[in-house]
Amino acid sequence: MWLSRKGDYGVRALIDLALHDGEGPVQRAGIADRQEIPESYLDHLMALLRRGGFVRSVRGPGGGHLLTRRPEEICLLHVIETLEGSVAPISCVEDGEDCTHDCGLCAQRPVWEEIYQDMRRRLGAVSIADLAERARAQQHARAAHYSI
Amino acid sequence: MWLSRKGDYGVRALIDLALHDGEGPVQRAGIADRQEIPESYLDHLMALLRRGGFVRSVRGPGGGHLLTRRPEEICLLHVIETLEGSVAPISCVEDGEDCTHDCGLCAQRPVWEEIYQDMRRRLGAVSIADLAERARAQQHARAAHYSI
DNA sequence: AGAATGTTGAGCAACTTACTCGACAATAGC
DNA sequence: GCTATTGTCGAGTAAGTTGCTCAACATTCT
Repeated sequence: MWLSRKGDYGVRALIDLALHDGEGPVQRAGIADRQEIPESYLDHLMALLRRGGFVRSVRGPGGGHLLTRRPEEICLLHVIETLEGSVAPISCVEDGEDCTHDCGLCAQRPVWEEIYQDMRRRLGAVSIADLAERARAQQHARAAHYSI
Repeated sequence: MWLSRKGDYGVRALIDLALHDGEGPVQRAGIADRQEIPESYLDHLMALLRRGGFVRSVRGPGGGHLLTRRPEEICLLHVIETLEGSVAPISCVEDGEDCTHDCGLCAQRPVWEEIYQDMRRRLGAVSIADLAERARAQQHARAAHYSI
């Protein structure tokens, strides 16, 4: 279980913003509440996301957070790398770097490299819009369930 | 970088045993030396591998460690799961379990599930024999390099 | 009996995670 | 200009994890 709270919560926050896209700034308390994220912890994640260029913020009355790009343009790979750092299983598979020093890991390297490329491909093929769509469908299913 | 020393070192130890398959018990000091693993730490990893059923040990003069199965029969997925525990990115993708409680992670779950299945497929397709072969080729390449 | 091997529990230092707290900054409205 | 309403951020904390080490012990062969 290596996806940390950081990664999970950060993506949830962006999904929440995507669900409210076009509605003006979304307050941090609202995000925290809906996504079940401790507010003070969320603050630090929002700082990462802001520095990563995914969100921008407005302080003061009527303030909150907004996406800087359309949800379709925000790829999950970049988000996860911003929040978690590299998802490479081992460091020597990053940037297809040619490692010049032999070590005991070399025999395993091709396996981890393929796994890393698979992950990048999968994460790169998903946008925050896709996830927001799924979250929306999930909400509708939940609502339908309660109204029967 | 989520493959820990445990995973890496444990696989190296098995590769070392595969390289010496058929030569009688391999001593812990030899494995530690060749694979650049601290001996006392290796002891704990060998305990995991023994409990996982991959190796058996002989104490006393002439003692050491041996594989319990042919290298071809030892699949990397099982080894890694023994050493690292599950490699699932998130717990709710394990055993294809149907999660009944909605949470903020659900929207992301299909992505992580595919990634997990990719990993299992890749790791399951590789045996310790494959890795030993690669390690052997690496050794030959190294020897050839020095003899020019 | 002694040397040569492996085994294991406990402990340690350093590091990481998942937060919290409180002070501060920016902004709108009156 | 003051107040309320928002966000920001550095420092700190508790708990947990990682990567080991140490020492005592157990087994086995000569």
